[in-house]
Amino acid sequence: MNIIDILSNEIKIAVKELYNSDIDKKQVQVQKTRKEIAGDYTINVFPLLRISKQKPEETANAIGETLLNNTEIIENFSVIKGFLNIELKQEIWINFLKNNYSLQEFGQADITNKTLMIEYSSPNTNKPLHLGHIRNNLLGFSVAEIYKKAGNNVKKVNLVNDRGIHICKSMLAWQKFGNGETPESTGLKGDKLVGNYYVKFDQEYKKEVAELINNGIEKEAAEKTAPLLLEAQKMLIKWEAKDPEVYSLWKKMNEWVYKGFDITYKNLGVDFDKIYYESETYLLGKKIVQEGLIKGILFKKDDGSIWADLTNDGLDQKLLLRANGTSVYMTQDIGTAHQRFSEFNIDNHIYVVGNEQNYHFQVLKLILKKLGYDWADNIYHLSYGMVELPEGKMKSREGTVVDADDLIDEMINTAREKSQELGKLDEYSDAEKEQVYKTIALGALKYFILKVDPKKGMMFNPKESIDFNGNTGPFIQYAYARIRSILRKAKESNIDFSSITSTELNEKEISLIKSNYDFPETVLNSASNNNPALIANYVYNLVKEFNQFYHDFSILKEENSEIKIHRLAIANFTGTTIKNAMKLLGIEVPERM
RNA sequence: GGUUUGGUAGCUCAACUGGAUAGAGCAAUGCCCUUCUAAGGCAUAGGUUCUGGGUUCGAGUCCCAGCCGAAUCACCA
Repeated sequence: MNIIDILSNEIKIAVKELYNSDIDKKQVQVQKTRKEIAGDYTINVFPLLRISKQKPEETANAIGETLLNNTEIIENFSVIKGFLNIELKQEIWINFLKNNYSLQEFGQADITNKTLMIEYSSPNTNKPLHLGHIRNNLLGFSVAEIYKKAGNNVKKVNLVNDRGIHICKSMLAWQKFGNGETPESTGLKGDKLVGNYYVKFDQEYKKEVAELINNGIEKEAAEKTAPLLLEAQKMLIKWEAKDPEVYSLWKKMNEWVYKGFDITYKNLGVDFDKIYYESETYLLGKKIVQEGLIKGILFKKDDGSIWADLTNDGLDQKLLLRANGTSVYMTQDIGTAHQRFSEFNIDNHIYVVGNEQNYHFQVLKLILKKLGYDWADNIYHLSYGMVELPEGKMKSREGTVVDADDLIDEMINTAREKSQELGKLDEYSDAEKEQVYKTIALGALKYFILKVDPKKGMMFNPKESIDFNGNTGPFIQYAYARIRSILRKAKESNIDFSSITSTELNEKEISLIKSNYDFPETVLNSASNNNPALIANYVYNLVKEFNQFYHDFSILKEENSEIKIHRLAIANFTGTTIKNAMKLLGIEVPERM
């Protein structure tokens, strides 16, 4: 039981004792005391005034006195307006330090026996990954880590969009203009090569359209009848019929893309337990739709197409099967959701998908519910805001897309330059140095993305490179490296801090211990809010706290060995917490930097 | 036009889900390396939380109206 729970209980008892009234949890507001004010926890007594029928100050004082008499953990209290500030006995914090400072897994919650599936990434095979995908991947991976830390069993899945007209476009362009180019022959990453042909298609297609318009054809008609487009559509039909030639080309080009993606995924440090391909799932869901029709939940239009009527729920009608019997995106999602819930016995399913698809997921949930699936309530759309550039949205056609690989390379270059300038890694081999540069570069990038509340849109300015100072990944990594340096030196001088006694701690030491204490709760909070930014903010505050402590007090040069040992324990504890918190963001921490 | 969503310092973001004097970083101006790593610390300056109403002990947070931006409303995925 944590301290807030203990205090809440004690307050309930005190109120019962004082005013002979039972109160529920909502009326007990225990929060951490603001920094400028003395105390550890603050009780807001305003909600209790109706019961006490006294002034705020009187109520607060009465409760304070009662708590002080009833419990062993409180040292003192003070009252400011309607706020009762409670100061705990120091031994509470020292005991907490003793019991936890050498725990490697600090922050790990008890096992919940819940399994949840997280779908993220979900790329198209016709375009290389860009900054928007980076946000998706980092969020998905981080949320998965956070849920694990919160005690859940987590399955990470990726649904690759590997079929459709857009894929045929790149295939066709490669066939026509590619001259047999391969990733090997060009030295290009496979996803880049294929992406180039997708762009090539668009260029050639536009030329054709322009020519048709020149020849006096209406714009709309020209766009629909350009030979390249017709050819691509033919190709899709051939693909669906598993035409050997088209199919093997499709396989070959997809392989190139996957090899390219794998490199990017590896650099980003994300992975999956299972990868689904739309080419294998796009027919799912048809049966369910047919059943829904029979049950009268769905309806058929005159042309034979099948629809869900959601107008009573304030939404539109939604097509689920075309007149020719082929399925749409929604059909597939109904099918895959059903497949996953029955196949894996999962309790919850999180979809990490951009907020442009809010409507889609709203409809999906509603249709599943109408079809009678109870688990529809356990679907959660983790909707995140778009990454915008100063000029607005990224547009591939205008060449404003920030490529994932390029961005990572750039970050590594910056980290290398900066690091070489500082020259603190001289003891390392070149390979070790490169490893540190990469750790720092990705730390900066990941932290930059994850510190922002997922549901909000965010701004990225490519002209101003991502910072390495201030509220950044490297700032936190740096604090960790300093802690490691101290601990190495302590080891060299054979200072043993494996057992600590009790001693008087100063304010900064206490407040550092308190900051560490908040970590497990932050993990749970972050999980229930699906928000890695809470972890990022937490670890930033922890590090700021530590840096002040580091600046104000010497650890190894402290003469009183009792105090020195405590400070080492606190440093060790803080280092572990930093490491564990950063791991939840998918960020590594270096021994030196 | 309907729906959803956002608007906080010059810029990028916080604010423990309705609590005390709205906080950080960047940028600006100073100060601190013979002291455990200066990718650090300290200080100054920067605000009518888009506007106007309302709800209550108390509103950046909830409700209503308006202004501005974004997304979406496809037999695309």
